[in-house]
Amino acid sequence: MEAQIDTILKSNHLSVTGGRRKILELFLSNPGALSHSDIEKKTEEKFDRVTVYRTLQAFLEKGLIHTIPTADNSIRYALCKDNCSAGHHQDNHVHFICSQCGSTLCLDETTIPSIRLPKGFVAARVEMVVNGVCKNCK
Amino acid sequence: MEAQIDTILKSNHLSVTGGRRKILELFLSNPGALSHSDIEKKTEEKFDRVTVYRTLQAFLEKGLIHTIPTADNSIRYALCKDNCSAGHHQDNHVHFICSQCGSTLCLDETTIPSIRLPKGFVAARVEMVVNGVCKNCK
DNA sequence: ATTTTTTTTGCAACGAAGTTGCGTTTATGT
DNA sequence: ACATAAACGCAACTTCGTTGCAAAAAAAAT
Repeated sequence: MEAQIDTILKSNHLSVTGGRRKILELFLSNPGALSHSDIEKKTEEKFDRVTVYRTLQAFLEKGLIHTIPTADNSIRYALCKDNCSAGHHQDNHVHFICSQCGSTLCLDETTIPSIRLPKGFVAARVEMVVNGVCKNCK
Repeated sequence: MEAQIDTILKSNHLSVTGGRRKILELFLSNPGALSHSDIEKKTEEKFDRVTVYRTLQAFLEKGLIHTIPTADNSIRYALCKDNCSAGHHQDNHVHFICSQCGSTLCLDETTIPSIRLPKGFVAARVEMVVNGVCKNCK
């Protein structure tokens, strides 16, 4: 596990530091997406707020994580299978937000159906977010 | 136009005030979605920030506008055809965010396809957001 | 049309969220 | 082990959003 984390960081051209190790570990051990405040809580405020912000930004830039659009104002970050291994950013799967437990999940097996846009529109990325009740909360 | 605005407000059980008239007018004359800061700019800060927040909240509650999920941190509000006329909230259409001009549009004719969720998951609301280049910017 | 009641507004104060600059510390490559 | 480069923590600051309250405006009632 330890070794795996360092390998992921290095292969993404990220320096290996305590904060990044810990935050990446959180993503790996968590089934769903994490918000900034989730991370602060789970690390017991061991790291400065700014460090967490900058770490997330670094992970984003390297394509390790991606953001999930939400209707409320919270940015959620998720580490998806594709991104961990390969460097390319390909996450055309559906995201699920549970209104009960609040967790955000990547439904890796549920792919986004292709849609027909009006004439003149060109799609670069399509996001699909489902709100509802998850498996565990039903 | 003036009369139309007042009618919409009244039929949604909203008091007719200067601020609400102006903000509703903005939504009607704008093709896409507006953020809070968009509104502040376009009204030239004529109204207090708090008033704008409360107006948007009131419009939301009455179903006049709805929010559009975005991956960045900005809440965008849009007034859609269905909501203006009828009171019921029905927006199962796709939203489009142009990476060029930044405008957010409701693709009213493009409906969200139904998907098959994994066992145990129950959907309450589905959102679909397309990022790309819009008709005008191509 | 005037008064009463209800709603909305602006102000001030506050709290949360996110950013920037800078000196210090830590990691990396040779 | 050392020089270089990157990341960290701190402080200060901006932006965003909320709440309470008194004044003003709109709606309802007389």
